[in-house]
Amino acid sequence: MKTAEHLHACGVKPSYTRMRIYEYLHNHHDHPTVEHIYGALKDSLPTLSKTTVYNTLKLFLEKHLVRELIMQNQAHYDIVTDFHAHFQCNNCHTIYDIPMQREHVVNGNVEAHHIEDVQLTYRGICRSCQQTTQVE
Amino acid sequence: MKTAEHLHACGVKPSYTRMRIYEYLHNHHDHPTVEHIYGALKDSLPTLSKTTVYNTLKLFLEKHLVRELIMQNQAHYDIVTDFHAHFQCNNCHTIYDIPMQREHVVNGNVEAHHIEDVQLTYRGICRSCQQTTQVE
DNA sequence: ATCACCTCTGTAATGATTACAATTTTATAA
DNA sequence: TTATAAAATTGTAATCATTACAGAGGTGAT
Repeated sequence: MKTAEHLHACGVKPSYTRMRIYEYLHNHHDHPTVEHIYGALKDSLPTLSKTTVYNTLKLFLEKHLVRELIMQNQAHYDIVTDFHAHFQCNNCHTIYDIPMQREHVVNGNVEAHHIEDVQLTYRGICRSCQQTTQVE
Repeated sequence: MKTAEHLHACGVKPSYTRMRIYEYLHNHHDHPTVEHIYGALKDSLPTLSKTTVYNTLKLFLEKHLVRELIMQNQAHYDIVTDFHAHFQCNNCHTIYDIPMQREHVVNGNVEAHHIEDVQLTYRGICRSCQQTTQVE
């Protein structure tokens, strides 16, 4: 589906800026931060303001177009796809997607409450860093 | 076990300040923040500095005496007990402990990496707020 | 007593995020 | 088209949790 149509279908007016931000997220699944997105787009959108990136992501979040993932005091964003967990390496800070079914982590113990979001994150040393780096 | 002995056993020299902070955590399992701990102790420890609370919690964290739980850009602390998940209400911001076995959320998909910490958090509207509050 | 080391303190800096008011753009109506 | 209202975008300033840092205070060993 075209970006404009998809935004429209989710209740977001598809301005040029919003489409560019959405498309950046669509093409980059490495959990970018506001800084990443702003840095990547500011050359081709010279008037872009960081506040606009914040505002747009907040809007996308409300409309459930993106998912927010807060790791070490910084928000990372990902377009909404299947539920999955995340592993972040304490050494290289890469965030890996980890397959996980939502049903698997939502059980009777929590269903007394109304769940709007589930976040499962692991931290540690990733496979790659274990093999190539000495971490003391 | 006495606080002093326990800190010592974990490699932390049991100064008076450290014991008081540890005991506060031991007696308050409502996931306090630095602000909470500082606010609660400053009357009986008039020279206490907020930096000391930060430093002490960082030390406790390294020695695995406490667990850090970052929710909406603020760190919350809990003395280490059994593994469990957390639910935070978007309305009243209370954090509930949710029973959950660690083995249940650590499976083959993530074990390629070396895991140091696992965090499973739910957000939504808690049972109490659903019954007593209209949330639009 | 001296010295080194650890603990604690207070202020200043950092850095992500939000508030806000102004400006620009877009949509709507006359 | 022009006027006007509404929405989107912008830049600056404020906020707030956390960290850096340098100095003060305490403790223990020799």
